[in-house]
Amino acid sequence: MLEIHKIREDKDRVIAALDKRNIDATETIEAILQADEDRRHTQVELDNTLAESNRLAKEIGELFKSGKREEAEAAKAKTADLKTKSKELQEALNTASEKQTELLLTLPNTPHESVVKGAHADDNVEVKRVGDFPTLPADAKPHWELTTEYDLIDFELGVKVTGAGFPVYTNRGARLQRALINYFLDKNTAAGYREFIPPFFVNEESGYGTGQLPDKEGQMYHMGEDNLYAIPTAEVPITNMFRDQIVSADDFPIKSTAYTPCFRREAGSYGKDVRGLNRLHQFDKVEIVNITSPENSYAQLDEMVAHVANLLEELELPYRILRLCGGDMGFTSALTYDFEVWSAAQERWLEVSSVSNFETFQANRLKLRYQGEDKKKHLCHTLNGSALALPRIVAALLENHQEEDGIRIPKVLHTYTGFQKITK
RNA sequence: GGUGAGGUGGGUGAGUGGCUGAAACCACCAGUUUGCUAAACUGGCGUACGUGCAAGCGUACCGGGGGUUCGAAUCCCCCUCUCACCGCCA
Repeated sequence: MLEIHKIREDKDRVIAALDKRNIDATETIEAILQADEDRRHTQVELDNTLAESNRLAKEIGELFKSGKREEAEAAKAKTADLKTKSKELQEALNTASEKQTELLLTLPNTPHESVVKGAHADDNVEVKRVGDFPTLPADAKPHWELTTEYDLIDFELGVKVTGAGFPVYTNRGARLQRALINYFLDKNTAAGYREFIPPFFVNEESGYGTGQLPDKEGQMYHMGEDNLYAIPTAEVPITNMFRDQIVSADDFPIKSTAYTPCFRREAGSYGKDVRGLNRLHQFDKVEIVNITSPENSYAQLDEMVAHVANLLEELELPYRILRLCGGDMGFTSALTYDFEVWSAAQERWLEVSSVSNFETFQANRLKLRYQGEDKKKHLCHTLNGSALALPRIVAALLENHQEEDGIRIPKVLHTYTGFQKITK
């Protein structure tokens, strides 16, 4: 949620920033400012009325105590009006502030100045490309054939047990998952991230805290009986651990990492995009979350980007980094770098990580603050990224590293997998 | 699923209608004293919104919502969460 004072201070800047997302926010902003003015105006009136009531109540107490019953009774009569008035004003205040919040919730985050205006993925800016496209053997196959051929994943079995998009990893396929998870966690903790295993279901409040609600309501699995949501990413439980907290600036940057399965309904997806491991309802991901001060958040973002890049290089995968355009960025993000690995057999780029700075957008909802050197409370900046999401990494590993006699496992994984090559 | 107890400031915890935004202690911050450290002493120490150039002032908040009352942390109702015991169970 955007901070109201930023809109008050410079609405034109906000409107111009949101224009990068191809959103004309003029009307909404005006409505917000109107509600804000109503709210403040009403509060002044209400506060004055309540102050008067309080004064009278105190007076009546004194009068009773000193035995002046009649005067007390007379004063009592006066309070009736004030009471009705304050009740009305209270309602008006609630209406105005609810309206303001409701409108604020509809606005996405304002993009960072480096973000270009754009409508869709074509407008994203490629900022870096690393590694060469591999030359594959003549009979190279897409990963969904390799997984069957080498007995790594059984998609049909998953369909039987649950449904499409819920694969069963088998044998060395399962071992490879576990190897990647451990490798990622080890790298992240070595880089200073504290490891957590959070709950895989969250309550409604957490959904709002990180902005999945109300924006992505339909994309999460919801357990109506207990009103809990299956997490779409570890970002949700991890970031929400810090909800309603005033953290110490001395602890910055607060770096957390967690492996969790992620659950996404992916309503509306179809076709070749969802084939094999490209898009799943349940998948594994290791997430990194960073909480820091506004002054340092972009330096932290760069560090996170470098960290993720290093992982991909160690896995010997060609990748590129995109700075997302306004229209392709997530609702809550101010600046997002997407990492895509080249899937050689499919001959397409696959997104494997998304590293974002949310600035104060999440912290505002979360009420996540820190005490600055000025002794005042300020909203923190929150950032997160995948380090990394497994399925597409596996897809690219299998496809890019396929050789005549099997699939080569990158060296960094050998101690984790216990095998160096997946052969038939 | 059943029964019972309980949610007060960063922590412990007092507080059954006005003198309580809230005792006391701990923690924390500043200072005094002191070879250093420690101890002791003095003072400070919640959040949000509003208002003001500012000092400050006003209002709200004792799990959440509603009610009674001139006045509610305190009385009443509903909800919720936590804990304990029983049942069931990995």
